[in-house]
Amino acid sequence: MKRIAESTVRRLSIYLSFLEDIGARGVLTTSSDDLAKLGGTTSAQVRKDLSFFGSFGKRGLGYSVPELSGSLREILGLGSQWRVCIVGAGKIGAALARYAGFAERGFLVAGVYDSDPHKIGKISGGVTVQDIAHLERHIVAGKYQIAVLTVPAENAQHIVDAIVHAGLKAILSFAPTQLTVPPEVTLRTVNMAMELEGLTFALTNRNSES
Amino acid sequence: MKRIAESTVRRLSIYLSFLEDIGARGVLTTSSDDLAKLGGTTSAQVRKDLSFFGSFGKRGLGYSVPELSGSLREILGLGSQWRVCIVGAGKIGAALARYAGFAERGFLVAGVYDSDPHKIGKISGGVTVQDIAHLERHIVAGKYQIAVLTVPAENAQHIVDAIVHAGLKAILSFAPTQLTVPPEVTLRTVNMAMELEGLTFALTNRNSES
DNA sequence: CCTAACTTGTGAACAAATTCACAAGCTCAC
DNA sequence: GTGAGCTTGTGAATTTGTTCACAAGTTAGG
Repeated sequence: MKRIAESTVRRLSIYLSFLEDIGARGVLTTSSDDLAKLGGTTSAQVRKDLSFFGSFGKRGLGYSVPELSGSLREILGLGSQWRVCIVGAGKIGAALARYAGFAERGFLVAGVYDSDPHKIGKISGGVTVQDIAHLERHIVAGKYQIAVLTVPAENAQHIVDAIVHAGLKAILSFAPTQLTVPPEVTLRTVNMAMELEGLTFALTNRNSES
Repeated sequence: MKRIAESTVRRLSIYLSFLEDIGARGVLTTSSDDLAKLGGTTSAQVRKDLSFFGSFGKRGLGYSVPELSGSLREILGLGSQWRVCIVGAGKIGAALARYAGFAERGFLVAGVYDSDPHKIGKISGGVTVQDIAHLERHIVAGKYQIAVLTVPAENAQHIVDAIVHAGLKAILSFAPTQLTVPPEVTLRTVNMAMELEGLTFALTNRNSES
């Protein structure tokens, strides 16, 4: 199997959320054109994206909504439940810990960690905040598959190193800094400053359209 | 001026944050190679990115950190202060309202809105939550340049339409749904489900490396 | 002033992603 | 069973983005 582009995976997520949406409304069949319109892409793109993983539709008919949903969930690895730890019990960490969207998608927030003695022992999102000193041990014990990082920029790389050293392979970071991980670890970074700068760039340079 | 790729703009943000970092440490000069190592890219990429906007370095010497910082800030539109409204005073909205990173980068959270009567009038991140019914009027009055959306998926498109109708041109959405805007409006979406699915995809398909 | 050691800026080569365009398969109506 | 009307799946063409490679500019030392 050849390497799949990140942009393709993002689109698969979009298709899936659309499918679950219309599936819940009782729609049984859809087409690449329907899927495209939603995602702001083209029907050819949809078909190409799916073709990397197999053949899911019926020519002349389209796709079965439940079948394609199931296939996409499998492709995206949503078949099993994933245990997530949240590292950093600040405002964003707390918001994430009780974010309902996690559970809906099969992600279980099984632990929250912080280094601040004032926060340790308190409850955040239904989970007791634990001392970050225990995190590495818990990861080694197989307690988590995914870490969500909501710590200040200064500590982020240091914590990432510890997490990676303990053997975790997937990290989602909200820390406003560039992090490095070895190639076998997958890191996604959500950087608010960067997103906003994308907007201000567009606002500032909008004049130069074709 | 030709169209600039989104990936280029993202990298410019990364370069800028690195420059401000080392600038604060008193470093006066840097090279495309230094900038590349941090961003996980190549020196050629850095030079190409910058070349879209002009010529900022000295051959044989590299780049002046303060000068390049300034140029990048200007390119990214960070010269002026931007007024931001946060729409949706839930957990994430509240976390964002008091997020220090905004102010540091020249973004002023000048208003928070919600439709829930229980939240209207309360203080969130130092700002009083206002009735969303007033939002459109405030936008028309020029009170904001950027909207940050932290509302449930169900209401998101409806609110976006209102915001766009009122004339706002830049929206950052945290709503877990796909939104559509006319081409003259810039929309960035941060979708946690999508980020996590990117991770589970990688975890599930990691075996197939070259 | 001249050479050695650097580093930028950029056309050209290359790679990756997207779009095109059409054959092939399916369904329905007659 | 045949033709009309759809829609998929996929090589080929095109567009977009990245990397290469090197000429040109800069500094420092003798």
